[in-house]
Amino acid sequence: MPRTPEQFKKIREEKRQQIKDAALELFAHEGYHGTSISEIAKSAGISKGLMYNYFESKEELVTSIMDEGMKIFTEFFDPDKDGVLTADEFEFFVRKSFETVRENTIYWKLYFSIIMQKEVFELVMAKYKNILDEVMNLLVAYYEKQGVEDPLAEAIMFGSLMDGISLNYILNNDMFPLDKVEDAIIKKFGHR
Amino acid sequence: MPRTPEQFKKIREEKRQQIKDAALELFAHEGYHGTSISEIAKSAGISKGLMYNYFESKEELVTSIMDEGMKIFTEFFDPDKDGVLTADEFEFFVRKSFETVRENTIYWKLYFSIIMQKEVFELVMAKYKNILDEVMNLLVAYYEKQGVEDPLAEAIMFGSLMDGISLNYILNNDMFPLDKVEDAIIKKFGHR
Amino acid sequence: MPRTPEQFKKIREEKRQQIKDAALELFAHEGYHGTSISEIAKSAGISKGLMYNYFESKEELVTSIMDEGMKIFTEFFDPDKDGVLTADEFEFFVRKSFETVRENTIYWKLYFSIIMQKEVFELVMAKYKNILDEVMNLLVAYYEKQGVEDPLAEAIMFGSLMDGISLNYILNNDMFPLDKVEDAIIKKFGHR
Amino acid sequence: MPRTPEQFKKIREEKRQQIKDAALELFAHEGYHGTSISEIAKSAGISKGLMYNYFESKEELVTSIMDEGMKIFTEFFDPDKDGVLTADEFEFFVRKSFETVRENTIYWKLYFSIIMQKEVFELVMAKYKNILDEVMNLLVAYYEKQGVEDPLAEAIMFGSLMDGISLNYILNNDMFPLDKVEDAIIKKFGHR
DNA sequence: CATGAATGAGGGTTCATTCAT
DNA sequence: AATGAATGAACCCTCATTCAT
Repeated sequence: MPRTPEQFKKIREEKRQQIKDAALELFAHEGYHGTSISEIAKSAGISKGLMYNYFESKEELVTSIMDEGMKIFTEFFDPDKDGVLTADEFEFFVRKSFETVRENTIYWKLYFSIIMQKEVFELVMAKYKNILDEVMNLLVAYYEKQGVEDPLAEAIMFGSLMDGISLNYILNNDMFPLDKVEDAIIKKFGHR
Repeated sequence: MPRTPEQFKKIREEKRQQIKDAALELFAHEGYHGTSISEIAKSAGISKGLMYNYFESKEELVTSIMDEGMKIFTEFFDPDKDGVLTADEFEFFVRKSFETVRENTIYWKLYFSIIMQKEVFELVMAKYKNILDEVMNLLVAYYEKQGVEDPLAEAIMFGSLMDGISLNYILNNDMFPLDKVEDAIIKKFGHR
Repeated sequence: MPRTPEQFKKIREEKRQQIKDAALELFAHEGYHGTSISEIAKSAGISKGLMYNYFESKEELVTSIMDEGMKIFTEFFDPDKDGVLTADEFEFFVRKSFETVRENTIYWKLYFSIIMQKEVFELVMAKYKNILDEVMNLLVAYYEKQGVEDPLAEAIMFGSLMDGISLNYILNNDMFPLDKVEDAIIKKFGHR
Repeated sequence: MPRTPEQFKKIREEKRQQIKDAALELFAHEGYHGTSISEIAKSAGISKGLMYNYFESKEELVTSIMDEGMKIFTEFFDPDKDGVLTADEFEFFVRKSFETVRENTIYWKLYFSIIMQKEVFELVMAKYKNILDEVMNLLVAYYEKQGVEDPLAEAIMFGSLMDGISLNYILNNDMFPLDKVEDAIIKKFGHR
C-alpha cells in the first residue's frame, strides 16, 4: 500500500528544508562556488542523487534559500503596509532589521557573498532590487516629512550604514557592539 | 653581455605586475572561482606553465593582489603619520578614501568578494585587521577630542558607513551619487 | 468478489501493452539511451516503480517491443504458409511489407536504430535472423523457378533494396515517393 | 627550451588522430551514447581530461570523425567533376563505393548508427544531405540520358539499394557475397 | 498493486597543477 | 625563461534500479 499524497508532501517539504538548512550553512561558510553538491548532500545526510529529486539544480537551491531569507526580511518590514513611515515605525524598522541580522546571521552572510557574484544571479537581484527600492522610497518620504535638508542623501547614507553595519557584524560577530550601534543609529538618523 | 641581477629582478617584477593586472580584471568580473588560470595566462599573454614561475599557486596570486591594493589604501591614509587626526585630516581621509574607491573600483570589488570567503583568507584578513584597527583607534581619539558623546559608537558607525557606501557604489556604479554622499558624510560625521 | 486469475492476466497484459506503446513512441523519437524509465512511466501514466512489476529491466522492455513488431511483420508474410512463392504472392509480399512500414513507421525507426547496437542485442538479432533467412530461402526458390540467372544475388539485392527503401522512407518520411518505388520494384524484381 | 610550434602541431595532430581512431572503433561497436569518454580515453591510452585538450566536446569528436569519413567518400566520387556520368563512371562509382565500404567498414557502421539519432546530429546530416543530393541529381541525369522509363524511381531504387547492401554487409560481414552483388548491381542498374 | 523516495555508479566536463622539452 | 601537453581529482548532474510504505 503506497503512502498517501499527504505523506509524500510532508516528506518532501521536510527533506527540502533539511537540505536548505545544510546548504545555507555551507554556502555561508565556503561561498557558493566553494560548496559542492556532494558536501551539501553529505551534510544533509542524503545521497548526492537525491538532491536532484528536491532541487533541479544547484542554482535553484541557492535561489530558493535566498528567497526564503528575503521573505523573512519583508515580513517584518512596514507591518501595516500603509506606505508611510512614522518615527516609531522608523525605530521599529531599525530594531527589527538588526533582530533579523542577529537571528539569521548565516543567511545574511550568504546574502552578502551572493551579491558579489556574477550575472547568474542578476535575475535574483532584480527581484530584490524592487523590495529594496521600496524601502528607500519610504525613507526618502519620511526624511522629507521630518524636514531633513537633503532627504535622498540622508536615506542613502542610512541604507548604506545599515549594510555596512550588517556586514561588519557578520564578519566580526563576537566583537561588534551591535546593541550600542543600534541605539546610536536611531538617535542619529531617526530625526524625531 | 648578460643582464645584471638587478635587470632580471626588474623584468621579473614587471611580469608579475602584468599578471596581477590581468588577474584583478578577471577576478573582479568573473569572481575568484569563476576565473581560471588559463584565462589569466591568456589575458596576460603568457603560457599557463609560466604562471607558476611567478606565483606558486592561484591562492598566492590573489593574496598578492589583495596586498597590493591594501598598500595603496594605507599609503594615502594618515599622510604625516603623527598618530593624531585633525578636522582637516578627517576630511582629507574621507575624500581620499572615496577617491581610492572611485579609481580602483575593480580592486574593491575583488576585496568585497574575497572577504566573504572561507578560512583560506583568514590570514589575509588578520593582516588587514591591524591596519583597519589602527584607523579605528585614530578615529575614536579624534571623536573624543571633539567631545562626541559615545566616541566608539560614532567611530564604528562611521567605519561601517564607509564600508556600506563603498559596497553600494561598487554594486551600483552608475546610479550612486557618490559626490553628494561624500559631502554629506563629512558634514554629519566630521564634528568640526 | 475477487477477480479470477484470467481477469488478472488480462489486466496485466493490457498494462504491459500500454507501457510498450508509450516506450516505443519515446524510443523511436529520442533513441534508446535518450529515453529514461521516468519518461516512459510518466508517459504511460504509471509510477516508476510499477514499471518493474511489468518489465524486469529496460532491456527486457525494448526486447519485448522488438519482438512484438517482428511478430506483426511475420503475420502478414507468406499467409498460406505453403513454403512456395507465386508471382502474385511476391507482389502481395512487397505491398504488404511497404504497408507495414507505412503503418508502423515508428516501430521500424526503432528497429533500425536498435540493430546498430552492441552485443546485448545479438540474441534478439539471432532470433530475427531465422525469420529473415526463411524469407530469403523462399525468394531464392522463387527466382530459380522464374529462371533468373543468379537467383541468390537477385534475392540478396531484392532484400537489401527493401531494407534500403525502408530506411530512406523512415529518414525522409515526407519526401520519399514510396508508392512510385513500390510499383517500380515489383516491375523490376517481380520477374513475372 | 620549449618545443617548437611545429613539434607541438605534430603532437596535436597525431594525438587527435589517435583519439579519433579509438573513438571510431568504440562508437561503431557500442553506439554513440553507449560509448563513454572514459572508455575512449582509456582505449586511446590517455587521461580523460586530455580528451578536452583535443576536442571541445564529445559531440565535436563524433562530428570530426564523421566529416573525415565523408571526405573519403566524396574524394572517390565523380573524379573528373564534370557533372556528367558516363556508363564507365557509373561502374567506377559502384566499385569505388563498395571498396570504400569494404575498407572502412567501421566508419560506415558508425555512419548508419548515427543517422538514426536525434536532433543533435541534424546539422551534421544537413551537410551530408547536400553531397548525397548531388549524387542523386547526377544519377537521374544519367538515367534520363540512357532512356530509362522512370529515371527518378530508378535513381532512388539504386541509391536505396546501395544503402541496403552496405547495411547488410556491415551487419553480416562474413556471409555477405559483396563481390557477386557488386557485379549484379552494375548489370542491373548500369543501363549500358 | 502501487507509490515515489532513495541509492550509487557513472555520465560529460573543468581546472589547478606538474612536467618533458 | 617558456611552452602547452598531460594528469587526476573534483565538479554538477542523470538514471536504472531498489525499497519502505
